[in-house]
Amino acid sequence: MRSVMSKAIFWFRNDLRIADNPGLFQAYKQHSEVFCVYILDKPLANITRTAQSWWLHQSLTTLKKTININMFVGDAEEVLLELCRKHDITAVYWNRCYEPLHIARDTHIKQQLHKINVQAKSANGSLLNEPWEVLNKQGEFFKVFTPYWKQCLQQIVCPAPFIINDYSKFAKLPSLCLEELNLLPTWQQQFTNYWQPGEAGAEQKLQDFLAYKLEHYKEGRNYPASNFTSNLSPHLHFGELSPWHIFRTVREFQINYPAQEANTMHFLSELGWREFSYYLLYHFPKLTSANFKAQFDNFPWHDNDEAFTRWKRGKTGFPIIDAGMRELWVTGTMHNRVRMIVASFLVKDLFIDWRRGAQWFDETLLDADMASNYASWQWVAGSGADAAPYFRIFNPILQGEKFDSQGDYVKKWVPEVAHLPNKFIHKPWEAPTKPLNYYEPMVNHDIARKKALSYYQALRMS
DNA sequence: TGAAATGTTGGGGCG
DNA sequence: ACGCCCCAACATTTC
Repeated sequence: MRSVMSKAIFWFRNDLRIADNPGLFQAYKQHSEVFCVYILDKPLANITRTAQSWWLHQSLTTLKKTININMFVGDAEEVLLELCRKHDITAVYWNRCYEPLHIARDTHIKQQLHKINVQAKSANGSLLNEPWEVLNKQGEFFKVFTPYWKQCLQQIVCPAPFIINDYSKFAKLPSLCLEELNLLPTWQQQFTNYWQPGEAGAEQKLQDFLAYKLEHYKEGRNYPASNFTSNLSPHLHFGELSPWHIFRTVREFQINYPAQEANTMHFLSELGWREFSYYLLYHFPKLTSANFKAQFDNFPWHDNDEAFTRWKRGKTGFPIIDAGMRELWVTGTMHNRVRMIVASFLVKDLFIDWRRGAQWFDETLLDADMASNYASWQWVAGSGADAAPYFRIFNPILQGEKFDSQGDYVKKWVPEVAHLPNKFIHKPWEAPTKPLNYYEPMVNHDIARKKALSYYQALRMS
């Protein structure tokens, strides 16, 4: 099928980059003409009306400036089959997705393409290790992170970067313009103040991280008012840079600065948690709906819409919680430490089902990633693989005092408490004069904690 | 990647 | 000088 004059399709999905893109590179190497397509796949298009639809629009806009991308809306299978028939395509290339519905769709499309004598070639463009290639000595999948990641580090084979420097093969087709995908931002226009979607923005973030942040990473990453996290996650989600590129770059940094080993290894292990999440989703496809630990099936979740709304809107009366939820709404992200605190609060102070929290994050996070999001919620809830034990309950006041001792983070997002002395900034209800325009704490944390522990005790008995 | 409850130790005030 | 108490500081256990 390697004819000199053959035409191929490269199907862009969550790999919106040119550099180090194995599927795109193979199509480019083996064919004389390549049609890049992006399909807003109607049966799976759960991205519209979320924060990510804004990012997708921006990212595609940027990518289109470099190479021709042909836009389509519809059923991916129908779109691809029709294009193949119309334009005498010999092969379709893509990089693999790992969400259960995507796997099913792609497998099916592969079969349909074969039926009309079109090759379908998938590559790994998103993960350092394929989920099915990392198994323990019993031949089962790992359920604990540390041995999993140790094994990964041993078996990672880092390919040389795939480089394309001639874009003339990427041809145009009759197709929609980007605006016709209707990827309109649904609420905030402020994302643009915080983010630069696209490959260049991603590379910039990576370089900034190496230059200014990595040397403080292990400790600094815990403090939401400081700026020592990479903020690469939305770029990674959309595949604007490859995990190998990060891996190679960070490894090289480590060779140049051996004293930075603790920081570099810690950062790489965060990449490892991303891998582990995909891995868990692959081996436990019900991750988004079912407790990994089945005993949580009997947890008496509270179906409290009013409490849920207060949490979503940042009106709980706990400054660190409200700061996080407001940061999320405005910027499309939330500092990782604060994500753990707000998630713990939803599950263990309000007793609201972790699935509802995860769904809200799906809608509002620019980096929302089915695997990482749901694996992390189950981790916090205690129902997940290698999860935090349920009795590890975050105290929102103490966490605030520990990790935002000067209240800098809280003041930025909760101006109602900004005038209070530090002593009261994480518990304004104890201040001699309470702020007038702020909320009463919606629960008593000490009581909620005891209740959580009793629920948990009951689970263990049942 | 927790925090409360409980246990232990040792210095200092004081009769 | 001694025993007693208090309690801060740290360690361990428990959820």
